Amino acid sequence: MIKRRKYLQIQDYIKKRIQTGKYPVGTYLPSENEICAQFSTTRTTVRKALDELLKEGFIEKEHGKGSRVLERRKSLGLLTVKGFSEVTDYKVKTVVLQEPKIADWDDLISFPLTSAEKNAPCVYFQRVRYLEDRPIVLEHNWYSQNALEPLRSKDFVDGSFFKTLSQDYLIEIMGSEQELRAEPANKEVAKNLGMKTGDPVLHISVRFKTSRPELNLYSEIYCKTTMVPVRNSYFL
Amino acid sequence: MIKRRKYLQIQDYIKKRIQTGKYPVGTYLPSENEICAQFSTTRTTVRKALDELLKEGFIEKEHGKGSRVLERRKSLGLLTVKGFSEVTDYKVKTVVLQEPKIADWDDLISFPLTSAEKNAPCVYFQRVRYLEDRPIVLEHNWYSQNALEPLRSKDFVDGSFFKTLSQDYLIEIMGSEQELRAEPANKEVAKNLGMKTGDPVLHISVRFKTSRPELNLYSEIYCKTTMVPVRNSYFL
DNA sequence: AAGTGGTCTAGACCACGCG
DNA sequence: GCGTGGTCTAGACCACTTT
Repeated sequence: MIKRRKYLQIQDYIKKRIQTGKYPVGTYLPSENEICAQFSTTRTTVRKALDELLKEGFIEKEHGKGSRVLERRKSLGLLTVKGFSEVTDYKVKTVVLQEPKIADWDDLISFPLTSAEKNAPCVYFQRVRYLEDRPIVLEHNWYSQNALEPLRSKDFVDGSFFKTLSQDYLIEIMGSEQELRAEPANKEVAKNLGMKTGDPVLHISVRFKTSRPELNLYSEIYCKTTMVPVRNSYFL
Repeated sequence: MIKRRKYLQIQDYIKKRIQTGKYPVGTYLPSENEICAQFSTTRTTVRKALDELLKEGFIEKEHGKGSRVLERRKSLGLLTVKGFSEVTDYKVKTVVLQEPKIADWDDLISFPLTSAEKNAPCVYFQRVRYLEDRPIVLEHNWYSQNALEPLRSKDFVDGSFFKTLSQDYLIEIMGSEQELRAEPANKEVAKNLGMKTGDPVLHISVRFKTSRPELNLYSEIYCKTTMVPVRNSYFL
């Protein structure tokens, strides 16, 4: 049996207060000694809790002044792999232009396919994602039909393909390779994203590897970055 | 004046022994109590040193067993331009347009600065990187002069700023946040990269966090992606 | 049982920021 | 001068792994 660690109690308590605005952004937390008194503990334990919050990006520490609550990052989370938790206040909508259906592999895919993939039909679907009712992202997605049946988009858990894989099929995203380009928008992209042909668009090619070796997901993504940038973070 | 912190001495000592193979990969470090004895200190201090090495990916800890030296540092998923980081025959060249010098913080930087950074002067340097004698990348780089002296670019290990930090200063990159945009090239970018004004260019804003909490590196990078894409991979 | 790392106590002194 | 966070000491007990 693992006894509840005191530093985790403190850490969770403070995190909750930050998330609910009881410690507002930009203000200072109570001093370490005050927290010690509140939880009847010593500074070692309090500092352990604060160090974790520091690592997680909730606070910054200022020597001689205190621990200040930081603003949480908003994110599109496009380039992120499992493990990244995005915090966004934006209104998001997804429109499926093409339901998952069996199709041929497309030359549009930037990554070389394995021989097993080439010799099997693929499942293709296409979506446009909106932020505040404006189209931002056009996605083309492919995966090998050998590895997974065509899913129906209305069965997507929370509208997310990855969540569906994880919860309904126990398949996890294990990693990704990406290629990024700034390109002039072609006619199709411009139409779907409400841009002019030739406007700069961010083109992201991705191969996602999953916990099933035979299942890769290929995406060709076009992103309008004039309103919001695409964000991406990695931390040890 | 800052006295040399004992946990940093221990941390650097062990890191050097790992880097030089004196603590071989896969073996266990001396136990915490042994290190305590060796440095005449207490476990709190030793554990602080080991926790840093853990965060930096040099070791893993196994409860009840010991601290084991890891094979290689975990992947960071940093964005790299195809060709610059690969072992290929591409001819790479870096031209320093502006040697590291003390300057003011620039509004160009996309990320909010910490209060400590705002109140200190910064070091700025600018480079253009070439592939096969064609300019591909224009880089603006900043870091707080409080955290690190201005380095001379001719002292860079293999022409790499990060390698220099690791080998000469034992500072490791701990993570990054990035913002990506496809933009029309402005006059300055177009001139430096041999493009036309208005051509799409990939604009990458990065904040690198290092193992020294007071040292962040800020880069604003403009990348011509018509010849080669920018690549990025991440694996668990 | 012995050794390891994980958590915690109860102090101490130092460096920094501010009035 | 005082309160803040940063470092450090000298212990203690616990949970986990191995012998």
